[in-house]
Amino acid sequence: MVDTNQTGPLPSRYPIRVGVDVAVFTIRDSALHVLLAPADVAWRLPSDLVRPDEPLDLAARRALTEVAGASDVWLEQLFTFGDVQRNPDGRVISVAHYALVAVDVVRELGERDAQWWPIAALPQLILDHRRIIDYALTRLRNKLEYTTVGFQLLPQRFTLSELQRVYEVILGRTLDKRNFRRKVDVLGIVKPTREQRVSVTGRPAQLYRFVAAEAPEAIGGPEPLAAAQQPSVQIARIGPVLRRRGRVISIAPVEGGR
Amino acid sequence: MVDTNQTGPLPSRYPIRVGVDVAVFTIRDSALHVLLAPADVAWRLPSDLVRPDEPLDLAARRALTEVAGASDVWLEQLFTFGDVQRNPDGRVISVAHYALVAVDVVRELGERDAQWWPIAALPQLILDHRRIIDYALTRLRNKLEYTTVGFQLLPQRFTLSELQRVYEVILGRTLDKRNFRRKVDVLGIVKPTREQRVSVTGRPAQLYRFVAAEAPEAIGGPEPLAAAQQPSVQIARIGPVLRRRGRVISIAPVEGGR
DNA sequence: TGCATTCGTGTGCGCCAAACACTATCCTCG
DNA sequence: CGAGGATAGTGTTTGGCGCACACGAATGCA
Repeated sequence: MVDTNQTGPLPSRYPIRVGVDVAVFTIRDSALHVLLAPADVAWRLPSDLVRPDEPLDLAARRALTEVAGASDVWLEQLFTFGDVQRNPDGRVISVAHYALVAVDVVRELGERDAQWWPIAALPQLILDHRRIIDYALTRLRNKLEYTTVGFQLLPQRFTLSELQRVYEVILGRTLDKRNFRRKVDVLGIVKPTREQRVSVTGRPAQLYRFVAAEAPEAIGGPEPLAAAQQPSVQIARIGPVLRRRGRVISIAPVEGGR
Repeated sequence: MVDTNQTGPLPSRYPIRVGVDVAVFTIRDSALHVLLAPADVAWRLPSDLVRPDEPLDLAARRALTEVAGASDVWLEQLFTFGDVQRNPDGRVISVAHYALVAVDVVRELGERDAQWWPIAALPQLILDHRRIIDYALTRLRNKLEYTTVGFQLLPQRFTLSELQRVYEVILGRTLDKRNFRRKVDVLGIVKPTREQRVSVTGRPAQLYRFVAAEAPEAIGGPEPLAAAQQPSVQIARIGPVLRRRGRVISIAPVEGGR
């Protein structure tokens, strides 16, 4: 066995390169969008090679920043794609990430011709980038149900209707307003501010801000490692109830009893 | 931006190496165990460098096979650890995997001195291997609740009590026998065989075999990509109910209505 | 001042998860 | 061969929670 951890001198040419791809999501006009850059005839995700002295997540942030100036971006590792043939130009494994940004955080699209594309109508993408987006989406949908990532898509101050729309857009279905508000209330994850949003039309809405509910407490969420690299916001749990269509039952009973 | 996907000729020396580490779990004596190999004063996970023409999951399987002969191993990518300093011997990123094997599938421990260690009492481990195991554990616990991975830890034929013990051992708490059996029954994921297990003591138990319940149907589980690389068994969903201690509520309502 | 638009609020019902205890079957040993 | 030990197998009740559902309030504008 070649011991990964105790290797001697570097092989003179180790022919596997390591890259990062980042699927950056935001919500514009009540629709989920991904950030893409042009690549010849098709489009591609922001990407880059990992530098020798650079952690993976920083490489991902760098790739993102090169395409769109943004700060305070929530970002998480997704999956590492390592098919031998995924890149016809040699062996490049890709540590894929996905990121969530509030529209108001994105300052500008740096690289010319970079664009937001609605996920409902994506253009042709190079390599396996479509697959990366698809996977990021299912991950995002799942994560939405047991964490508070959703808030990453909103500005600091937001209305409950805006929050609800985030959930509706990502989950792809409408939610009941009263049930939604009751849950948010019970969870205690938002606090009203003194401000109101004066909308163009209709009654003004109360503005809220996000407030972490539980202490991190090392429950060991699905991504404890990634979490350690993230802003603390991510840690608070909205609470997991994952069910699918039809009867779905877990073998394991719910903890905590009645 | 350096375009990962359209790079020119190889850099003559690209100094990042890519390895795999594998946390292999099994259940022995009603306790969860991990397979470890000796490494100087400490212990380590089965690991290896990824070969230039080798997919990541195959590298992981190879690392596993070198330590313990086994076939039909369920294996999934876990996370890619890329801290710059994680390996004092140079930049090696590790695509960590975890695997589940039934004890009867492990033929033998190939490398001398490789051993099963109970997760309750692990020895000193090198590098970040302890962290990998911890993360694999939380992933396993979560996955247990919305997939049928648990069956990977059992032989082809098993009793319901054995199945229940798998869940109890991994979740670290006891389950109610009747509730457990009712759920398994409702899910329709096991079928009784004509055989019984003659135990040393007590009433003989009916033997069952695992049966995928739902068609794959591309619901988009948490790991659709990994799933595509897996035996079909993994796909059937036991059904997700993730709850934690205390009141936990999801913002998103349950689909399918009442 | 009326009309359009968005905000904000409570109840009732049905389902599902959890709690809970006893009989059946086999083996062993005296 | 009978008693005891061990494990297998089996239903009912109850309470909490998720879902469905409709209308008055506040504002801007014509």
